[in-house]
Order: sequence, then C-alpha cells, then structure tokens
Amino acid sequence: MRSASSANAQTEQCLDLATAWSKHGQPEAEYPQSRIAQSQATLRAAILAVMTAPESSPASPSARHLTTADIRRKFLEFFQSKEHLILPGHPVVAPDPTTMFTVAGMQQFKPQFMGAPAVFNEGASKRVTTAQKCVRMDDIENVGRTRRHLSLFEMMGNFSFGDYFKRDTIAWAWEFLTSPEWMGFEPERMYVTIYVDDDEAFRYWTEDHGLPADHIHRFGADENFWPADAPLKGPNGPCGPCSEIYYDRGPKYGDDTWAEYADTRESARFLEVWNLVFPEFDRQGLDENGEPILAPLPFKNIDTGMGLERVASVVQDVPDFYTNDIFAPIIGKIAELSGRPYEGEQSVSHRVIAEHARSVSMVIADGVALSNTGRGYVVRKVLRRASRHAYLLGLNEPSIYQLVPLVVEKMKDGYPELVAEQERIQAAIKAEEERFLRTLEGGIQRLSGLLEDLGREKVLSGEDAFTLYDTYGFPLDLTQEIAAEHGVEVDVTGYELALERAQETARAGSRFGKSELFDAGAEAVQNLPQTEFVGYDQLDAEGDVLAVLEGETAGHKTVVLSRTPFYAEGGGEVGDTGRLEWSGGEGRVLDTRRVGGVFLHEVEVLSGELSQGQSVRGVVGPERAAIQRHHTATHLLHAALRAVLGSGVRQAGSLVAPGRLRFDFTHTAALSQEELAAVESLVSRWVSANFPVSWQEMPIDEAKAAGATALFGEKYGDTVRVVRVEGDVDYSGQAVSSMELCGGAHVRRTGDIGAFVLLSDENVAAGVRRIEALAGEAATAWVRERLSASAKAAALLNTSPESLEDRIAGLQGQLKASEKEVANVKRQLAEAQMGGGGSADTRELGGFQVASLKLSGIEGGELRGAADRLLEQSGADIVVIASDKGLVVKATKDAVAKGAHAGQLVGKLAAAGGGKGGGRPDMAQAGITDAAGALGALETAF
RNA sequence: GGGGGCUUAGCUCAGCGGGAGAGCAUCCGCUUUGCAAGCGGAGGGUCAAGAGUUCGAAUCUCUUAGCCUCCA
Repeated sequence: MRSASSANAQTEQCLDLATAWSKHGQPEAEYPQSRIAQSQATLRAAILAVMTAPESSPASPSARHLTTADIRRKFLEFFQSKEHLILPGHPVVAPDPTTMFTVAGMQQFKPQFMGAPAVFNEGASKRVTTAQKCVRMDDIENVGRTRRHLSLFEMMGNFSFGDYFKRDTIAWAWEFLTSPEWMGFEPERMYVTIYVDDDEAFRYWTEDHGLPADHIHRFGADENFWPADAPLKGPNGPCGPCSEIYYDRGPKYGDDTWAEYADTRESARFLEVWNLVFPEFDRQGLDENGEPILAPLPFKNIDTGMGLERVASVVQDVPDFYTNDIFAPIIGKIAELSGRPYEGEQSVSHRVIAEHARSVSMVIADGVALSNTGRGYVVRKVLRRASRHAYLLGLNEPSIYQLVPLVVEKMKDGYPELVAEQERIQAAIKAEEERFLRTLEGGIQRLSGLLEDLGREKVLSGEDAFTLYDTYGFPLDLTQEIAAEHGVEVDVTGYELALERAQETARAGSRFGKSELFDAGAEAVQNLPQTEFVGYDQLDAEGDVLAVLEGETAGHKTVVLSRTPFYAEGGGEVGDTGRLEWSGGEGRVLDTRRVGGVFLHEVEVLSGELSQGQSVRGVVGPERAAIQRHHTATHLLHAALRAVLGSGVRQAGSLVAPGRLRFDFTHTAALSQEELAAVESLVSRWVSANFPVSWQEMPIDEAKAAGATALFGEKYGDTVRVVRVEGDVDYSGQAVSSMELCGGAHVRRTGDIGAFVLLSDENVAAGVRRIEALAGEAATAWVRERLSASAKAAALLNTSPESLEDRIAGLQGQLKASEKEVANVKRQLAEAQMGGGGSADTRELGGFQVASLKLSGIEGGELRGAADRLLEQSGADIVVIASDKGLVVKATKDAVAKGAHAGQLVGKLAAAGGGKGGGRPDMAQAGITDAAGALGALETAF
C-alpha cells in the first residue's frame, strides 16, 4: 500500500514540473498577440540558426544551434560519461495500473526505488538515465491556449538506486546546464529553489558552484518536498526535499524579478527546467507533539526530471514550445495545408493540431488503439479536439494524418520505433478523422433543423445543445459558432447542468458490476500458503486439503489444496474440471480459479465428506487435452495473423476453452476471404509439420530481451513462463516463430492439435477484430456437422450440395414470381366477385351514396384495392366492403368534407361483425369474422 | 461498466398506430448533336433479427445484434 501511494505522489510531483505555471490555481494568461509576432520572427531566426549552425554564436551560448534531438542525445551521453546505463524509456502505456499512461520518468523504476535489484535487459547498474515520453491527457483544454501545456512531453532523467546522492546530482545538473561543452547556460542566469531547511543543498549550490545566495530561494514542503507536504500530511514511507533549477530568460520575456517570482510563483521570464528529488527520509508518522518523525533511509535514491522541451526553448531562445525545432515545421505544414497563416486568434488551432498530432502519433505507436473505452477513448478525445480545430481552419477533409511523417521525422531520433509504425499510425488517424467529419456533418444537419424549429426565439436550449453533444458527438463550441451565425445564443448554463447530471448517472452506474460475491472467500484464503501447481506435466496428483469453504452455489464446496494438477482460470484459459478422490468419498471439480497464488476448486461432493487435513487425489478431466489443443492453436493463430497481416497485429484478449477459442487483436479492416484462407492454411501447415512446443521459466527481462511477446497492460511477475513454437516447413519455406509469455497449458507437439478451422472474423471495437476458431475434435465435429447440414439441405431440395446455391437462387425467383401471381389472382378474384361494380348494393344513408359489397376469401390489402375500384366504378360517396376476414370503408374527399367519417363507421360495423377496427376519416379497416352481420348493421350505423 | 441515438430501395434519408415514400443512381421510351440536360415510365424493400401489445405494427413495448455518440 505504502509503495503505491508514495509512488503516486512521486508521479504527481513530476507532473508538477510540467505544469508548474498553473499549479497554484491561476490559469495561465491567454496568448498575447504581440508575442505571437515576436515568436514568428524568432521562429524564423531559430530555424535559420539550426540550419546554418555556426560553431559559436556571439550573442548566445555555444549550444544555441542544438535541436531537441541533439539535446536529448547529449543528455544521455553526458550521464553515460558519469557511468550511467542508458535505458530505453517505457512505452506510454503505464507500467503499473496506478495511472493510465506513463506520467513520469521514474515510473518504470518504482520497483528499484522500493528495493528491487537494479538489473535490466541492458545490464545491472545502480545509475541509469532515460528519455521518457510522458503523457498527460486529463487536462487537455489548456493545450494550445497557453504557453506550455503539452499532452505529451519528454522527461530526461538520471536515477540513482542507493548509489550517489545529493552532492553529485547537483554537481552534474550544474555541469550539464552551464558547461560550454554541453548546454552552455550563463551561470549568472541560473536560479534554484531548495527546501526551507535543506542547508546541505544550499552549501553545495553556493560553495561547490559559486551560486550567489540571492539566486537561491527556500520554499516550504508544499513546493520543495516530495511528496508535496509529506512531512505533515503523509503518506508514510520514503520522502525528501527537492531542488528546482530555473533559468532567467531575460527581460524580453517580462519585467518581473526573481523576488517577484518567489512571491507569486508566476513568471514568463524564469523557467523551471529541472527538478532534483532527494528521497532521504522514511516518514513514520507524527510524534506526541504532532511533529513528523523522519528517520533517515538506509539507502538513498536520486530521481530527477529535466523538461526536454523547456531546455530546448532556452537553448533555441524561442518564447514557447511551439516555435522550437519540432513544432515549428509542423505548424508550418498546417498553415500550408489550410492556407491559414499562423497568426491571430486562429493560431490556437495550429498549436492544438500540432501538439495533438504528435502526442496521438506517439501513443498509437505504442500500441494503443482508438476505441470507445478506457485509454483508447482518451486518445480519441484528444484527436477529436485536434480534428475540431482543423475544421475551424477550414480543413473539412482528413488532414491531420498528413502530419504524421513530419512527426516521425522529428521524433525518430529518440524513438526509432515510430518509423516502422508510421503507416499504421496514419491509417488509424485518417480513419478517425473520417469518422469525426461524418459526425460533424450529421450534427450540422441536426443543428440547422433545431435552429429552424426555433423560429423567432433567439436562445437554443441547453438541453438541445447537450443532446447534440452527448448523443451525436457535436461539440459545444461548434454549436455556439453556428448558432451565432443565425443570431442565436446557446444556454450554456443549461448545457452544463445537463452534462453534470449525465456524469452523475454514469458514475453511479459504474459502481456496480464489481463482483463482491467472492470477496469474503478471498479474505479467508489470504493467509493460506501458495498452492503448488503441478498440472503442466501431471494430470493426476496427490495433495492435502488446506481449507473447505462454502462454494459459489449452494451445496458446492470451494476447496484449497496444498498441491494440485488443476489449472486455474487465467491468461484467457478457462479453469480445469475433473475429479477428486479420497478414502471414503469422491467429488467432481466443476471449475478452478485462483486468488493470488492460492487455487480454489469448486467441488460438488458426490459421496463422503471433505475435511481439512485430508489427503486427496486430483484427476484432471479429458477436457484438458482439448484446452491444450486450443491454447497452442491460439499461439499459432497469433503468429499466422502477424505473418499474413503484418506486425500491426497485437493480441487484445483471448478465450481458450475446451470447445473453442476466441482471439481478439488490433487490426483496422475486415479480413478478406483470401486473408482468412491464408491464415487458416498457414496454421494447418504448422500443425501438420508437427513442430515441438517447449516452455521454460526465466526472468522477465531475459524473456523480453529474447523477444517474447507480452501483452499490453498485463502484469507479470519477476519470473515468467515462456512458451515457444519454432520450426520451418520444408516444402513451403513458411517458418513459424512464436514466443509468448504465457502461463497456460499446451500440447507437446503442434501435430497434437489435429484439425484447425477458422469460424468467423468480426468487429468488436474500433480497430479490434475477433476471430473464433476450433481445434482438434471440436474442429472435425464442426466440419462434419456443416457437411451433414448442407447434405440434408441439398436432399430436401433434390440436389447436390455443390449446386445448392444455384438451386436456392432459382427457387427464390420462382417464389417471387408465384407471390406476384397469387396477388394478381386475388385481385382478379375480387374483381370477378364485384362484377364491375354491378353487384354492389347502393343506397342512400345519412345523405351519402353508400355502396356496399360482400366478398369471400379476400383479406387486407386486396380489400383495400377492391374498395378503390368500387369507389371509382360506382361513383358512390362511401364504399363498404366486407368479407369473413376483414372490413374496409373508404370515403371520397367530398364526403369527408361533408362530415363522413370512415373510422367511426368502421367501428360500429366491426362491432356488429364480431371484431374491432378503426382508421382515418377517408379510410378505415377492421378485422371481423361475420361479413353479413357487419353489412346488416349498415342502416343503423348512420 | 453506464447513459443517449441510429438501423426503411444500390446510395442519402423522410414517414413514427390504419394504403411503404422522396431525391440521387439503374433500366426503358420520348425530346435534345453540348457542360451534373429535359419530359414520361419501369424495375428495385423479410422497414436489422426475434418475441409481445393490438382488429391492425416500419411506427408502441421487450430481447438480441451491428453501428454512432457521451461519460466512468
């Protein structure tokens, strides 16, 4: 618990660096116009400087011509020269479930900060350095509107796991920033903040580096402590002071002074570029006087974060991130595509599009698929915000995807994986842009309908505006803009009320749905030892009963054994079933689940008693063999999909059961028949080649280094099991190479799978497809069933299965022709009975000429047709046609005008004819059973 | 996980208890030596699937599926 919460606080601390300018609740000022003109000029100068790159520019530090990529590289090189191990940053998909995305440089090192050995794929080292892409998408409304909110930013970090401490990290930060060999910042422009009583840091800054005392400011625990306010408020655990480094960008960025900054903590001139955190205490609560107890930590860590974009803006002397070497060209491209220059109010849109295009590309590259839920939804929202701004710039065709090559070009130095993913990123963004533009179009149509209905009212209700947003995805600001064009205002207060209400119901709704049923059992099981699982090799094993609990359904028991051959549900594979035997009794195992490392067997006791301490024999049932076939088949399917569709395929979930397998994976388009056939035959070939399947346990780092496929968002322990299928098919050259982290049960050789058949490919979410398939007996049984079904169908139609298609098409044609003919015949029958209208009985009733006619064997539609013809032929005002199935009354327009009402008439007649009915004044019908009775009531009905 | 909406002709959609429609597209005539031509006509539908309510359901209710959308 302690580790998670303090880690979380750490995370927030790092985020604060990125948003320091707004952390005190003061929203940042909107973009000042004068600064934009200035920034354009500076932008050109910066780009020019980058391109011509003189060895040393007189007006600036020697580092001024560095690109962002240069700075990133130099940072890593610098710390490598200080004996740090360069590690790759973690994907933006968070390494732990406490956050949705990776939000801090240290996040992947939480285990090391908690004492785990500092051993990585790249080697063992207590000093590491990384470039970490961090994603923060929960507060995107400010991105583009302010100087330096970004939804994706890069944290350069150097970390010590119980190695060097405060003095070294201060010295290195100073050297990297001020040495002309590295960043070359002028020392007289450097300022730092320290924790109020951190005299040690003060000494290092002043004595080691000659920083004047008036360039150092002391802040309290709210500002210069990690986690913020930890001494008084907790949490307990590792904590410590921190020191932030600022750079004075000079009076052209504002007239404020450092003293003013210390007071208001708001400044455009003084830019925080680096935060050094010194966790040196173990908080152990408060003493009797309410003072915090801060014991020294046995080993001290260092955790730092240098904001790459911030340092780059200092180095390049640009007023904000958007004029740096990464964003400037992207913004230029947006101006080019839209034909709208980067100036004035609309420049917000350029910034939003550029920033979001970069962050969304990076996130998609790390395997996040745009979707309607969770992480995928957050990314989609960000992309839609960009799309909306593109629309505001007059881009009403997909265009953001065209920025991707630029993003890749600018970022690939630090993140080479982008290159291989470029096409996939573009496809995903383009598809989403198309969808959004369709949504906008529909919304515009709907909105203009609403505006028309408004008439002379000048306010569109908040309800309507909210429905547009909530149901049709049409954003409020566009609603306002279009309404304004019609001189209509939008009731924003009403909109916000409706939004709040909707959020409330969504929250309330999602609170349920957790299975609380099982929690009681989980507690009882918590203190039991881990179950020894032997089921990979043995299907029959002895164990002792450690606990017997009430089962999930009445009469069943939940049994915990010391040792078991039963596999517990996990990794998509269902739990094992089978038998338990003991002296004096036996039971059926219906399901096996696990809580942590404790296996729970759901048992139906057939005879005898089960009690704690008893020795029992577990025998796994025959379903296991079928499960193993399906599980290995799933791995082959995964490999085949990647072979046929490309490496864009990533597993997104799976189910392995004795009777079938289901595999979800990321892919944007439906699979063609050819692709399905290719995948199926590839798997079949690998099956018949009878490759060996092997598995072994190894440290997770080793497995990842070997290239084993791990699942996104899945948590693995230190030791993992790797299942491998490798081999080459002699006659086709189609090699299989499958290596997955997997705890499931598998067959020994691929040949054991037997048969393999793909059943279906369907869409489960945007960008995710699902394949169902069968292996072994389930597959052959399915094929047999299909064959016999088509044989039976063919027999019914007196044809062969091969010509079923033609035969059915032929019959359909015949059926349609027959239906038409029947309709014709019925019409003729009605006409014959009408005898050209002559057989109708016409009389005057209630001032109308009323023609009535009794037909037999005619119903519904034909009665109406007959009534039409009778109305024409007889020249009557009202016609009544009845059969023993129905009744139709029609009246001419004139008759209706004079007060005739077919609907009322039919009600009375139907009642007399044993039925009910109704209709319009000019036409009405009823279902009746007695035609004579209905017609007999004609006189009295008027 | 929860809320809202949609599904009708090849396409875009209207209709929302009482005869399945429009525009575009297709085909056939006529007119016209021309740019999205004009006029007349025809073909094309399991109104997503299933159950229910009703004398009667595209229309109301429920279930299911697919899609869109907002939220967690």
